[in-house]
Amino acid sequence: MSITQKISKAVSKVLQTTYEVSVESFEFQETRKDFEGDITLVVFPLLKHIKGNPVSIGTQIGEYLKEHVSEVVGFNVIKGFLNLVFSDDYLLSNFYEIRGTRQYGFAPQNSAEELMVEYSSPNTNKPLHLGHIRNNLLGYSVAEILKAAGHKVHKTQIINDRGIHICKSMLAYQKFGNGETPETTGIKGDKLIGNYYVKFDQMYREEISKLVASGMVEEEAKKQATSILEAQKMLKKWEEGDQEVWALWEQMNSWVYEGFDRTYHDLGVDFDVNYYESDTYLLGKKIIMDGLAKGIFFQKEDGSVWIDLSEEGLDEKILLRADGTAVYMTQDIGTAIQRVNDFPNVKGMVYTVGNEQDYHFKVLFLILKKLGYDWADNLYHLSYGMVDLPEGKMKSREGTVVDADDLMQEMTDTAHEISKELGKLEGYSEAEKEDLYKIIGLGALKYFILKVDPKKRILFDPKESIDFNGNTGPFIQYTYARIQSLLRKSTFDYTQKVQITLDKKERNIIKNLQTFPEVVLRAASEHSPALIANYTYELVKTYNTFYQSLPVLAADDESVRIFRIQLSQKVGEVLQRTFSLLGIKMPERM
RNA sequence: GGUCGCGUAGCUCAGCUGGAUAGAGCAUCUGCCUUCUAAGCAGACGGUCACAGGUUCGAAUCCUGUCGCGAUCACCA
Repeated sequence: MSITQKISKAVSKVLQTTYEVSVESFEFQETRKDFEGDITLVVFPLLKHIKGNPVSIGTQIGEYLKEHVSEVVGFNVIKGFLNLVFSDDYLLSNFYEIRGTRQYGFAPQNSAEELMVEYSSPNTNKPLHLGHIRNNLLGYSVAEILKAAGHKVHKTQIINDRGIHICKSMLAYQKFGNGETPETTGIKGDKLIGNYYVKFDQMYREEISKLVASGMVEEEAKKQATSILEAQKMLKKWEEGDQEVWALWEQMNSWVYEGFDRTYHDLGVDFDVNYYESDTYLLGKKIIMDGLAKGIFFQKEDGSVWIDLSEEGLDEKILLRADGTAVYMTQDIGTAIQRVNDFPNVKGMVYTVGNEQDYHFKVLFLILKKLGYDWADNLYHLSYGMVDLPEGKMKSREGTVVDADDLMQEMTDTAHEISKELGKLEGYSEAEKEDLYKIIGLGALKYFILKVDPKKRILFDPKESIDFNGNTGPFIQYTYARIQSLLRKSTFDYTQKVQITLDKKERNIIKNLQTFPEVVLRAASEHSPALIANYTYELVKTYNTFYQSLPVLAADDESVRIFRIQLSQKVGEVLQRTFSLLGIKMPERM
C-alpha cells in the first residue's frame, strides 16, 4: 500500500468518526519548498462534504494522522493546506528500496503493448538538415521512453525514394556527373546527390528565364522547360521499370543511404526496420481499390477516387488520381498496412512529423479507422513545431538551411574551444578529448532541442544556443562527471545501510528520486521528452544545492559519509538513465 | 474566410488531471575557489500570465469571444 493510500484510509476514518461523512478520495500534492512538510493534503475539496473552517478541520486530521500513522511525525496547517512531515525512518527505508531496485524507473519490458515509432522520413535527394535533427531526436527519444515504460517498440522510417524530385537529381547527374562518385570526389553521398539537385534547379530556372525573355508567360515556361519535361519522362520510365533508369536510381540511392547512415550514426539514432515508398505505394493503391469496392470510397466521373469526410467535419479528400497514380495519402495508407502485415502484434504507431501535416494525419487516421483496422484507434501523430533561424524560415533554395552534419561539427568545435579555455583536460589523450567534445557538443544540441515542448516552435540561433550554464545538457553532464569523481575517490565500502538523521536537502533529493518512475510513465503517455528533460534539471538543481553546502567525503560522521555517497551514486544513476532516454551520453570526467 | 496550434520576466523556457506569495536559466548587480571538479553555489533586480467576460471556495491552467503570430485548407510530398 502506498503512503497516500494509507493516509487516505486514516483520513476517511477520522472524518467518519468525527463528522459522520464518508469520503474516499483526497487530493494530495507535493509540499511547496518554502513550507515545512513532505506531502500536502488539500482540505478545500472536503468542504463540499463538511461545513466548517478548513484550518480546524485540517488540524483535526493532522493530529489524528500524527498519532495513528507511524510515517507521519509532524504537521502544520496553512489556510486550507495540511502539510505532513514524514519520519526519517520512512524516507530512509524508501531510499533503500529505490537504491536496491535494478533498472529503477524502468518498467519490465514484456507486459505492455507492441508499438511502432516512425521518425526521420528523409527524401533521398537532399542531405538531412536542422529540421530532421529535431525530428530524429524527438522520435528516437519517444521510442526510448516508451520502451522504458514497458512497451515493445520497433523504430522505423519511411524513405521517400520515389517521385519527380528524385528524378531531378538523377537527370542533373546524367548531364553533368561525368561518372563522379563519393569515392572519386571525397564528398559524402547524400551531399553529392544534393549538389545535383541544386544543379537541376539552376538549370531549370535558367531555362525558364530564357523562355520568359523570348516572350512566354512564366506559368507556361515552368511547364515547357526542357529539363522538367525530361524529368517527367524519366519518372515515367522509372515507373515502367526501365533498366537503365533503375540502375542509376539504385546506384544513387546507395550513395545517399551511406551518407544518411553516417549522419544517423553521428547523431546517435538508429532504426530497427526501414520502409521505402517505392515498396509500399502499390499496396496503397490496392487498398484504395478494395475500399472502393466496399463502398467506403467513391469515384468521380473522371475516374479519381475520393473519400467523403464531411460527416466528421472535414471535407472530401482525393486518394487516387484520375490516371490511377498514387498521391501522398495513398502510399501512407499502404505503408501503415504493410507494417501491421509485417508485425502482426503491433497495436499502435507513433508518427513523428512536423505540425504542417496535422491535417494530413487527422485524415489518414480517420481513413484507416473507416477501413476497419482495430489498431487505427491507437495512432498518434507526434507533431512538432518548426525550427526557425533568427533570419527567418529555412529555405533550401536560399541556402539558409542548416546542414545536420555541419551543425553537429560546429557544436563539437564549440565544446572544444570552451574546454580548451577552461583547461580542464590535462592528461587526456587526443582521442579521449575528441570523444568528450562530441559528447558535450551533441549533449548541448540534443538537450536544447528536447527540453522544449514538442508542439512549440523553436528559435534556433546556432551561435547563442550553445550555453554551458543553466538548464543545458553540459550542465547536467558536468554534475554527473562530478559524481563519478566522488565515487572514484570514495575508496571505502559504502554498500551497507545506515541510520541517520536526514538533512532537509537530503530529504528533498529522496523525494525527487521517488517521482522518477511516475515521470517516465507520464512522459510515455504524453510522448514528451521535455518532461524527462525538465525532471532531470530539477533533480540536478536539488542535488547541487546539497552538494555545494554539505560535505560528502569530508562528512564528520561515517554513517553520514556513507549515506551521502549512496545518495550521490543513485542520483548519478538516475541522471544516466534520464539522459539515455534522451539519447545523450554521459562523460565519466569533464 | 474555415480549421488547428501558440501567446507567461528584456531574452530562452517550466508550470502535471484548477490550489498556497507565479518558477528556472541567460542578461544586469552583490558575495563565495585553503572542502570532494567555480562548466559551480548563495543573494538582489525583474510579471496586468496577450485582452475581455464566464464557470467556483479558488483560474496562467477549464469555457466563450477579441487581438497578435504561425501552420493548413493542392490530382505536391
